[in-house]
Amino acid sequence: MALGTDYGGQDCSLARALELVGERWTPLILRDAFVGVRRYRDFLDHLDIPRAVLAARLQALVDAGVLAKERYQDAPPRDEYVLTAKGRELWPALHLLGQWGERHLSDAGPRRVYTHLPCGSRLDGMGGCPSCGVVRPEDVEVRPGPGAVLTRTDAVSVALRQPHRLLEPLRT
Amino acid sequence: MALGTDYGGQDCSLARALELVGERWTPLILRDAFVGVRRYRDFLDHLDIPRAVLAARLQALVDAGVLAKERYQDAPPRDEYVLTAKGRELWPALHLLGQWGERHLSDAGPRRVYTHLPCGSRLDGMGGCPSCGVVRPEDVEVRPGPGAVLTRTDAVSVALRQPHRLLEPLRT
DNA sequence: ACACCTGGGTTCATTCACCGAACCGACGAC
DNA sequence: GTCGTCGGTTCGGTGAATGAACCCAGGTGT
Repeated sequence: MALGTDYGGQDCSLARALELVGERWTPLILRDAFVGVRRYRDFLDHLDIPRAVLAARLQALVDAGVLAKERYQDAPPRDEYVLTAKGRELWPALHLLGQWGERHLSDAGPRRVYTHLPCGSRLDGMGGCPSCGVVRPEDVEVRPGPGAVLTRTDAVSVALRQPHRLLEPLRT
Repeated sequence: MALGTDYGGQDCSLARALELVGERWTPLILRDAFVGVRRYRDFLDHLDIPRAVLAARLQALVDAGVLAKERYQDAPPRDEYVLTAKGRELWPALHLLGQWGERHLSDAGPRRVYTHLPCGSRLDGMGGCPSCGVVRPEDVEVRPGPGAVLTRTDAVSVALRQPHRLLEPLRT
């Protein structure tokens, strides 16, 4: 990443993290991975991202150990991209940024509602679960909220409108 | 973003937030704002960012209500950029991303140590303060940690090595 | 009075990442 | 054999980032 994507002179872990997950499209790829998207074609359909960019980002995330390629069928050979433990730890940061957007940039109410299933609390504040503290993504349920806009009609968007847990593989 | 412009087709608050604070340099500008940087020249010296990009980003953040321009002297007229309430709410998301970087991308220990002053807890986990829950940035102290690299010698970097509270104006 | 410095920008040519359409190869279905 | 699908790679065009130069207002030194 010679020029344009790194922050060479910065002695800062935030800068290091941004070199990995701060590039254009990367946070949305990770958001999709958290809500259950795993396959190249599904990312492509859901994000409207150039194919070359998607391939480059997925490869970079695999190289960094944030995603892992897992074989799910052998004939023909097909892999899917799943979050590693390291990748799953990005959930709080991504979620909080999204919640900031819900509070300040969404005029018609929240687009999605997150519920902490073990206790039933809504996760819409600035920290973790108000009653439990820390939250594991697999314990969180997503469903569309009152501010959701239903313009997209691709199969992935439609399937994601079903309430489901984070990290649960998408079934179309 | 090392980045184009927007994420038009995405019905997602994370995408909306990224259009504002996801562009290249913007998260680092905000990080600097949290640790006390307020002046154009100080951002410039500390970030090694092209002047035109800095001017554009500051203007965009002011337009979005994340920063506000405040007059601090009249002859000659000079303004500084300070975080608004809306901007200060970005602290948890930025901090968590930085902490993820500390855990996974910093081999020599944390570069900076964050302490929640009211209770004395270190803030290095994946959520808020382990004893108090939510954290206000003005209650947080930053100081260099064992992994800090002291290569930068500009006045801003040197001044920031002094332990200080977040949002406290930089004094050089 | 005049030159010079500083803070806060703007202008401009070059470079580089992103874009999107086309192409490619492996495999299965008809 | 032809078609369709999945997971890419290639490639020309475009727009954003870069960095050096320039600009301007308002002190400051002499």
